[in-house]
Amino acid sequence: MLKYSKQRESIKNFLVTRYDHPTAETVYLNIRREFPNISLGTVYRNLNLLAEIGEIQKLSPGIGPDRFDGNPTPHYHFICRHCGCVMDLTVSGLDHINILAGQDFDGEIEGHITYFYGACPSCKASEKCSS
Amino acid sequence: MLKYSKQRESIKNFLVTRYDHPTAETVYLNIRREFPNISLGTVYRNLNLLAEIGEIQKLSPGIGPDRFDGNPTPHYHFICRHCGCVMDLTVSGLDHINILAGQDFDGEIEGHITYFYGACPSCKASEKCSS
DNA sequence: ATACATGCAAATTTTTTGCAAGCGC
DNA sequence: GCGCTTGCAAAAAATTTGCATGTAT
Repeated sequence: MLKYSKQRESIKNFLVTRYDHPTAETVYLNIRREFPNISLGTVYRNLNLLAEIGEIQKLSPGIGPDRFDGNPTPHYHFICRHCGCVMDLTVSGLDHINILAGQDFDGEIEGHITYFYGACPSCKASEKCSS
Repeated sequence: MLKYSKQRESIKNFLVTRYDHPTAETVYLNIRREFPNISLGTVYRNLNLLAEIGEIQKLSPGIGPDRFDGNPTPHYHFICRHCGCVMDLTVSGLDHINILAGQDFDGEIEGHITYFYGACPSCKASEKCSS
């Protein structure tokens, strides 16, 4: 059975306050302010555990390390190929994506993660300046 | 400028014959049959290069290492949470996904990768047996 | 001849794990 | 007290990089 841990609670609480999808390292650095002795291993263990029980989302954007999202609700993400930032993306009209996918698939689809790639607003802007 | 290399050609050719989205390690092991002295570093360099120029796709399913897809055409993937296998998934009606995403986003969307997660047919079958 | 590509090995980066001690229930 | 959790350190896994040499153009 799952037992309460203040470290895990703190990690969860930290994540829901952040909208930039921090890496495990960033979580570690921040939680350390409250728990100076917490270890990176514990952070990883709890992040993976929270993702498994569905309280957070683990993102693997392919650029840099994995990231974690305190919002477990299905939604979309944008990954900037230039600076590697990860942002939420509101895409209307895609809620039917699961239903569509299940139609001709013999397995069992539990969920999906969509990453959009490109240049984020600020990288797009600085490109213009340099050209 | 890009120069021809028989190693790179072989890697590309190998990838287009495989539909299981092999890892860099698997590519390495197979290319070694033709080029016994090829190094894993060269395989990684060429896989990344081919992905950058758009001849292949790099996939980061979040379970296990990155995988590579010899088919650069946009399409969907299914990742089995049980065995980690990666399969192509035909989902009709999702071609409008880029247009939708671009509508309220100030950056520049170049493409997207969607991963569906769940139990693959064979893992789904063996679950039934053990219960 | 020049510049890109390779092989090799070492280094980095990212993540996981073993274990003794601590803590929630 | 039992069993999950932690901190610490070491290890493992995955990927990148430096450099001398090789090769395409």
